[in-house]
Amino acid sequence: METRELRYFVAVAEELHFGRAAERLGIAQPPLSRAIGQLERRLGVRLLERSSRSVSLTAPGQVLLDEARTALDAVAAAERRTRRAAEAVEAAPRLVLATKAGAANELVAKLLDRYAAEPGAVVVEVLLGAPGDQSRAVRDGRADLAILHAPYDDTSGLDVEVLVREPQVVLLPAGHPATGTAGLRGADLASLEGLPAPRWPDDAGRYADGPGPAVRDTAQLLQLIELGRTHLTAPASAADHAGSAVAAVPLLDAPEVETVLAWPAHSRSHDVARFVEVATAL
Amino acid sequence: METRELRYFVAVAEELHFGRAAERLGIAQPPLSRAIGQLERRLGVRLLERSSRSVSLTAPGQVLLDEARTALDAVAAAERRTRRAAEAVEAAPRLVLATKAGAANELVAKLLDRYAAEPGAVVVEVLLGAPGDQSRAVRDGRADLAILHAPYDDTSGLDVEVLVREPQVVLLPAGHPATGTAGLRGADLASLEGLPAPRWPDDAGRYADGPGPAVRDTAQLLQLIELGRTHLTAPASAADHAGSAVAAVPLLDAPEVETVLAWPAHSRSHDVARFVEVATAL
DNA sequence: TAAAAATACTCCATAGGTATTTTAT
DNA sequence: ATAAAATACCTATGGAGTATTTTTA
Repeated sequence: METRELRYFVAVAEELHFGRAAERLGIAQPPLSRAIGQLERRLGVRLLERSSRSVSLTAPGQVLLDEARTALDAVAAAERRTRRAAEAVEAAPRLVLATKAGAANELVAKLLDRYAAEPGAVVVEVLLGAPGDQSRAVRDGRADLAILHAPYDDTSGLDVEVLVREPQVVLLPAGHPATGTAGLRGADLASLEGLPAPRWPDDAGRYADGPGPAVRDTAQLLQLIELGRTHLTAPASAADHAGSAVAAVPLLDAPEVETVLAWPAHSRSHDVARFVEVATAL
Repeated sequence: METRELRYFVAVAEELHFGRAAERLGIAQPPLSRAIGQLERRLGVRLLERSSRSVSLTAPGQVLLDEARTALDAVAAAERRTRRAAEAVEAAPRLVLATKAGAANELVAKLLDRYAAEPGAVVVEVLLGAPGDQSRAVRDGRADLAILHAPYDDTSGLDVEVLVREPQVVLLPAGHPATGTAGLRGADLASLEGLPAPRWPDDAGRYADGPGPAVRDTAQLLQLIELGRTHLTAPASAADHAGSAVAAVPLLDAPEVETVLAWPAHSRSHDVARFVEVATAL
């Protein structure tokens, strides 16, 4: 299988529409239909069930969608890391750390400071991405390291080092009735009066339908909490950055959140190893 | 980058010779030269240093070799797992467990028995491969699970469950002078009189030069030990299967060997999960 | 009947082959 | 002097485009 075929298949499997997928790929619809048909014929497997009104994935198609995404990430990583290695020959080598705004800020700042103080430390570039994109960034080679939060982010296939473990709290507008209680349970969240959960964009930047407000970053979200429009489940330390208009209530039955440093499993970079070493000593 | 380009590059990087690489790929030399040149031009990176007498990898070329191998494994896995998923729709689903002959035999036998006794257990096919190939088999989709030995096998990027942990011993012909000692150290091994370490084949099935005997499997190796031709470092339990003509001496400064069950990090297979569950309960 | 996938056909980009030249040891 | 990679040139496979037909909700 060629990566072109995988890219085409992923586009169709995600759009579930040959026309839209072709547009996204920048080609016409007929060659896309042919390419998918050819892929199915060569594999000897029906990947998509199509009628003139709808396209849907078969079970093997779902498997290929998962596998193709990781394979394409691996190919993208190969290309990026090769380019980076070439730059490193001329320019000074550097590290890219993927994290999200507002997450474990002090911790990351301290980590960067400590690392910078090490002899032989290289420049660390911070890649601020949308929540959930950090894991992907490490997998497809955009970043060398990432700050992730288990169990929310997918750490499978990556090497990780746990930095901190903390209980979760629910952030609510100060004065909300639930503020008085000793703690909430997961089941209570759906019924918080007038505070539907926020909606985050998916990979394509689109929002699913629902009652909660659409948010794009943490600052926006905190403001919406202050305004009494939504609530947020977050690590306890997140409450430190919120103003006095936001109250934190312990979430009793939620697992603890682990803030972890993650990097590609097969990394042979000395700079990554040094950075992890510093993080471990924190 | 297309997988064809990656396959071509890996062939040249491994052979370090355009002619031989082309032969291995089943194409002529000139198109291969052009393909690599084109890849270098598109990446804007010099991957190989060539003269008319030798070809060698640049630093970025070494990076791409590593990355391309994992990417190609991921693509191969995508293809195999899709085909398997299609078969599973018609035929009964099955699991493939990769292990090596003679390694943790009783343990694996017990595990297979216990699993088979579970309600809903599927057929488990055992894939016996050359030592070191088990890890690869899980990565490229030939196997769903593998029995690996840390720190010898590469478990990075896989999910693992430790089955047993045991100290290492050195297997020697009974009656060898070192048999009398309380234990050996790693440094002693090189100087075991008349017992050079065995040589295993590499990925391509070729043997490196050296004094020790060339071996292909464990049975062969045990016989060579009995004959007083070589020695072997192995987990303590390996001594159980050797005859009385083989003696075991503790290896004092070696780390313990972990026999682990490994599977692809992102596995969503219910059957794999069930098998791991049984293994955990052992 | 209408939206969408499949087919028919045409074209051209490029992978691959053979013959030859260049290069470095 | 020679082994080996690069270049020149040719062929043909197959990927992509436009126009059209088929399908089914």
